Amino acid sequence: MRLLLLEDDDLLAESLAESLKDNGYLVDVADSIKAATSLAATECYELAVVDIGLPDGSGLDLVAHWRKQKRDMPILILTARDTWEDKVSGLETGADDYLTKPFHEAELLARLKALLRRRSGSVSQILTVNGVSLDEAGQSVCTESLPWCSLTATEFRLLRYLMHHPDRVHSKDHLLDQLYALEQDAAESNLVEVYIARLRRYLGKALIQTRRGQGYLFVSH
Amino acid sequence: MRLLLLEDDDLLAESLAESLKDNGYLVDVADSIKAATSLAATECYELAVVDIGLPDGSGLDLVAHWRKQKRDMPILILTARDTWEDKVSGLETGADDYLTKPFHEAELLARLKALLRRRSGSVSQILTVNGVSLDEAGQSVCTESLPWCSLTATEFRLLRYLMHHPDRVHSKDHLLDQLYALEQDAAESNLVEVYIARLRRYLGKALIQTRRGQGYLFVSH
DNA sequence: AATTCATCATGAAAATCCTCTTGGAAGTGC
DNA sequence: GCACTTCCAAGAGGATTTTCATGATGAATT
Repeated sequence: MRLLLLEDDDLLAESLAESLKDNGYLVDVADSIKAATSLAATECYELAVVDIGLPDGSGLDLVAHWRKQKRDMPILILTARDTWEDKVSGLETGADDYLTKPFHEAELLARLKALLRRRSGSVSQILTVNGVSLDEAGQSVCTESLPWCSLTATEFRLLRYLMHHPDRVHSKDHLLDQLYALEQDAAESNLVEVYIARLRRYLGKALIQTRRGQGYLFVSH
Repeated sequence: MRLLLLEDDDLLAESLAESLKDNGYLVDVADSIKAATSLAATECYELAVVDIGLPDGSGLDLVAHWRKQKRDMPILILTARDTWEDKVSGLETGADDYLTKPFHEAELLARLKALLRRRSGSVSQILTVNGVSLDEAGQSVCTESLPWCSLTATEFRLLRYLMHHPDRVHSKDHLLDQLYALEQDAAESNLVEVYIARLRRYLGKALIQTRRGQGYLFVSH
């Protein structure tokens, strides 16, 4: 689960990032609006935690900006100010939740979890690429030849990542990182090969190509 | 059926919450706009009862705010003021119904029921999915092989939620949230497993699938 | 073209972890 | 107090994940 943390207080950022990682998130930290914008331009985050008071502007502006761009990931705002007006303006800008400093990490974690949960309650999203339809809510796939097939958790994570980033070669290391956010080594393992093989068993061999020495890619046409 | 009650008069809140719970609602109580905002940010309510006069603002602002966020649960407004202007402004803000204090609990209950019925669009109180019919009024189910079977309250809540959101994987955490109001923290418990097992005993094993590590889903076909 | 070597594919066994089941304790309402 | 519901805990069972061994494939070099 990719998460963008925008927080300019180094100490706080460090500590938060640490505990978020411990809880299975893949965390990228930005310390300015500029940095956050540039990160968000290239990566696709499923969740954002944004501090309001930043050196180069207000986090609220960034939120508004993202929403204008139709980025719809859940956003949680952090702020020292605890006034009702701030809350309203934060939520009206498009943030989904609000937490005032100081707070307990446990509460942040609980709220992030809740946000993701709520998200999953919305209209079921079905991603279709090259004849393969991935049902996020039902954790299943179907193709023309395969009317319905449920996947295990790991199979689903891998396929989901590949289909969200089609036509790009992903190295085995990179895919391992996607599958196991918090684990460390995992270098000497052929897990990616094993799971690619399983996916191909469901989907056929054409959709996921091997680039020898480079990695794998999901072809979109 | 999750319901958020926003009422700052402790006594009234207590008593209302009690009778709402007796009528099958899962009630969370908030005593300020701030508290309500914070609850609503993390939980998904299917119904809200909002008092207008609150310590930190008007309930109407909160209603307007929710509607701006595209939250579409039915909202019933409570108020001591019985002027025509208030009614108009309440309904225009996005509330669905209006009740002036003092009122009889029975009337509140009746109006809530009406709101839910209107929402669901269906006059019938029987939900049928994949051969299973759930009788909301009688708290019972029937299938082809099982002409009639009454469920306990918890069994019913769980099955109702699953049948209202079929073909989606619901994590155990999420289901626990649906079964119990916020106060208790039954995180480490196997209650969901236990109740799923009971439902399967009634309905057979095919209807409720397990996604190991992910959750459960009710299949609609 | 043949050889070599690194990389990849695959089936099956092993290990791990989640889920199911069960019986009884604790709580509730009549 | 009795019947019923809800909750809890522990062991059995089973699905998923991981590892391992072996064979296949492809690129590079001779």
